Amino acid sequence: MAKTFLKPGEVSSRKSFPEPNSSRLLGIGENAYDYESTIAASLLTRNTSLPIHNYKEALLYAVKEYRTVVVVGETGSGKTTQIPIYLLKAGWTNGGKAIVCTQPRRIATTTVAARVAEDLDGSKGTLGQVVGFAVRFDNCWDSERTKILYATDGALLRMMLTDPLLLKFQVVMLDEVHERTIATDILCGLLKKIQRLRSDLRVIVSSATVDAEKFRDFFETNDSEDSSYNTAVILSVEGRSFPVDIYYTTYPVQDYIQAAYETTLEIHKKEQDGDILIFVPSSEQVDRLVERFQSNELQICNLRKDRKSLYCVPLYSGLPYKEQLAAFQPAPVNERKVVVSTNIAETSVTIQGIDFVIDTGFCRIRVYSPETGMDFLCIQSISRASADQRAGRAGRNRPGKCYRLYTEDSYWNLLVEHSIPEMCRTNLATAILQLKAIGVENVMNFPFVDAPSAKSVATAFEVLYAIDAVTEDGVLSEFPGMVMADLPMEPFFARTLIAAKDFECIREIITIIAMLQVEQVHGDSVFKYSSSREHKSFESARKPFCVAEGDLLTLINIYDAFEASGHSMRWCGHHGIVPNLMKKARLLRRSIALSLSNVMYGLYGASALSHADELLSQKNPDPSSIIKAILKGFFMNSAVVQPDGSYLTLVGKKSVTIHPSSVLANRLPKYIAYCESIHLKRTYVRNITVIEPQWLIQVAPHVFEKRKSRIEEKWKNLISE
DNA sequence: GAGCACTGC
Repeated sequence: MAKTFLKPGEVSSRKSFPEPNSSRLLGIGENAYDYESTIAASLLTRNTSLPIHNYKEALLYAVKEYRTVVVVGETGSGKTTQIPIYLLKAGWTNGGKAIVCTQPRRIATTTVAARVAEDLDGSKGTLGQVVGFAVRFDNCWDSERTKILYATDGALLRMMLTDPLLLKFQVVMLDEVHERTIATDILCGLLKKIQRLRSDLRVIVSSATVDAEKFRDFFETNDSEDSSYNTAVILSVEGRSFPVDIYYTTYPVQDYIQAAYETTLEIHKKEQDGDILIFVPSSEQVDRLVERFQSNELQICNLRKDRKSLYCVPLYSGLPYKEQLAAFQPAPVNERKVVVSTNIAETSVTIQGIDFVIDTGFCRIRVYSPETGMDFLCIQSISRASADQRAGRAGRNRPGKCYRLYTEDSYWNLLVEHSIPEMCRTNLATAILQLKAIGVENVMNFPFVDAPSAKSVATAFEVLYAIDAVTEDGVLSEFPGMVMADLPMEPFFARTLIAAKDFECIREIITIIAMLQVEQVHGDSVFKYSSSREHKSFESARKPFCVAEGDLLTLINIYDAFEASGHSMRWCGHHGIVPNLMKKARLLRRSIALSLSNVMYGLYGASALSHADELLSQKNPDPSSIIKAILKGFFMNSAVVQPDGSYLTLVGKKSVTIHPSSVLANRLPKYIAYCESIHLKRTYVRNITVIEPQWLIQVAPHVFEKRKSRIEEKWKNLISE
């Protein structure tokens, strides 16, 4: 197959394509801005200025003639909003079918849907009718009326549990495929399989230029030499970003924090107006650099004759929401804003007004080790694709500059072309459970875009077997396996939730899952104090709720106290608790209860609602019942204390340490179980509960009974040491 | 006394 690189507007076609218009017009960015609405221009102006308009005929032709169309182009082309509209107007939804367009993130899914609804009907009020969205626990669409559905990739995957051939849809568009999220990757494989059975289905994948051919070849089914039988084609659309000048260092830098600081001062001294965005790998380094700027503010404004000042704001996901907002506020007149950010600003959010990017060339990523079953967080060099994405952040409004704190030689020879896809660096238990539930019998034969290692697939099966999701032969069990796949949460929590029925503590387990979801972001808790930066305030705010059993029951206490206060804002304020997060937990509890009513009790509509309320009514179970239900999902994460205050996991014999934010950090109970572990300098465990060793044998005899005597012997030795 | 990148169901 020819591997020529196409210019914008070119299609590798068997027939001639309509010529695109040559004009290149400018307008508002395509990516929905997350923190406030920035729809400024009139819709008419915006739409006619989108580059994608020049390719409308070419696109419709390609979709008609080919089963798969790979649309390549930078952000800002308008493809996300316009392609579904073109297809709708061209009649692709006739016959009661719809178009679905996936996004990797919830916020983009809902905001894009709102914009397209407004585009079509002139009013956002129609969202949920012709145009709708589907994200977990929030469905805003109508299976009869909705013609364009925006969904998160994970939500579409979940729909395949009930509609494995996606018969509702005539066209499936996977957007941002180059991000290689695990859900998008799995959808690619599943769609390739569906295409064998449904010749009418059209697939559009939208990707960054660099890997378009990979996806075209992945979907191409023509084995013959005759390209007129090709089933997949690339359509290339230009973006609307501005040129960005790239600068490299002459020599490798020793200290990139120092280099970033100095480069910022140079820019401030010599360059015209425009804000600066600095990418560093970790939140810790963000804080360090911000502090450095803040303590030198006076000297910095003396750098310029006009004494223009410079102020610096941090940005990372763990930062309290209100503090994040400062990064998005436009800079005051005669001040220059410097945003120091982690990877969050690379794709997840867009900051307007950035003209200069400083790229350290590093990021922190999570890597799963199937050998140890542990997650590692390590700092790595970014990929060239990432570096280009970061640079592009400077060219959204006008031409910009990007300063790379590494040499050009490093860029070409040290950085890899693409980052490792999520599929190949995460625990696959959830993904494989889903594939099994959708009906993929032989996971090793699945058409992966990039296949994960056999070892990580094997480990995932072991994990699924341990929590009863699959049999010894790797076959999905009707119960609890299928039920776990149906529940919209990680399989370990699903297992716990199912067990909660037998232990009569559904209400409590739902509360724990909801609270953990809200607390998921590190450093972020329901308390307004950061557990790391304001540790003292954090601890004293949490103290009234703490119990000796550990973090999980402490979370129940916090939630129950919030309920008892009548969801009072004043109560939250008095206890240093963020009301919005508690509100979120409250909504999540109801959503989880509703899912459980649907999935486990087969209830829908009004009866599901009243059943959900019933599940959430007070039962006051024994604390040990709650912990046993937790153990049913997390017994693999049990550990015994060591003389030095660390712990040894009972399965796998790994050394772990209680994370300083845990209520058990200084108490060192003999036996614990934890919900989460992460390896930094040491392996930290979080969300911990105290357990009795005999409970392990009770909840997981298949793992602990056989080894009971041996393990007990070992424990005796460990404790007597 | 030491600390988690970013998503999603």
